[in-house]
Amino acid sequence: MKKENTINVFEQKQVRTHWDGEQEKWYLSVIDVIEVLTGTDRPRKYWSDLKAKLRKEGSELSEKIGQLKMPAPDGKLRLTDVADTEQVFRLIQSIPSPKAEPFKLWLAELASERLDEMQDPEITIDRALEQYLKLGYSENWINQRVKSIEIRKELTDEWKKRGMKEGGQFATLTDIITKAWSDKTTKEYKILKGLKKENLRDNIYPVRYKIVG
DNA sequence: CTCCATTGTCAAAGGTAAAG
DNA sequence: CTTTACCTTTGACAATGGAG
Repeated sequence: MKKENTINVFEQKQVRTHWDGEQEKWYLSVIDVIEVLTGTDRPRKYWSDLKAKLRKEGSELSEKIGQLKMPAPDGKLRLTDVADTEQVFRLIQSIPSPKAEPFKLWLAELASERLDEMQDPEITIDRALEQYLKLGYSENWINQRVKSIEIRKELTDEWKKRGMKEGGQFATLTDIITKAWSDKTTKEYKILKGLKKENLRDNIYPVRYKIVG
């Protein structure tokens, strides 16, 4: 039974998380997520309303959310509504928030943070390039990407300034692109926007930067 | 959305009694 | 008398749902 409670930080706000070693899943305090996303000082009520709304709309999401003991402000363990990363992703879509996208980044980073290679930015970049190759990007394009490492560093530094852990950011971007960016695959997104594949990143990147910065 | 009352849960503290 | 085990109380908070 490997289980542990940890505190992670998104934009200087605490999000209580719980690592379930058996299921290899992260559970996040829904209350904390909502607080971060909406900025409300009454996340409990917001969550309550949202839950009711989801129920009304026939979503099974609210029922699937369980409760775990999380450390409360008084230092005691209390039952708190929690959701795994997948559920949180869906939850985010129900919350209108300018922070939704950066939060997805953060979440994806969290999900892969357990991997040791996250520590070294160079390795993460290498991995990302591998991913690009797998995705069929031309080597030429990848070479251009390598050249734009300064941009990456700039972005990383920006994140760092805002209290995010170094490393993982670029892998996070890869995660988003390869897995679950806006709930669409890269391909679908490309088709959706009518973009050439080579241009995809260049369209995403400035947006990310704008949101974060 | 805010404010408020209610309900249930929790951890710690206090009490009591049986066992060493 | 001291330790251990169990029970009750207490204060705080999470969650809920109604009212404005």
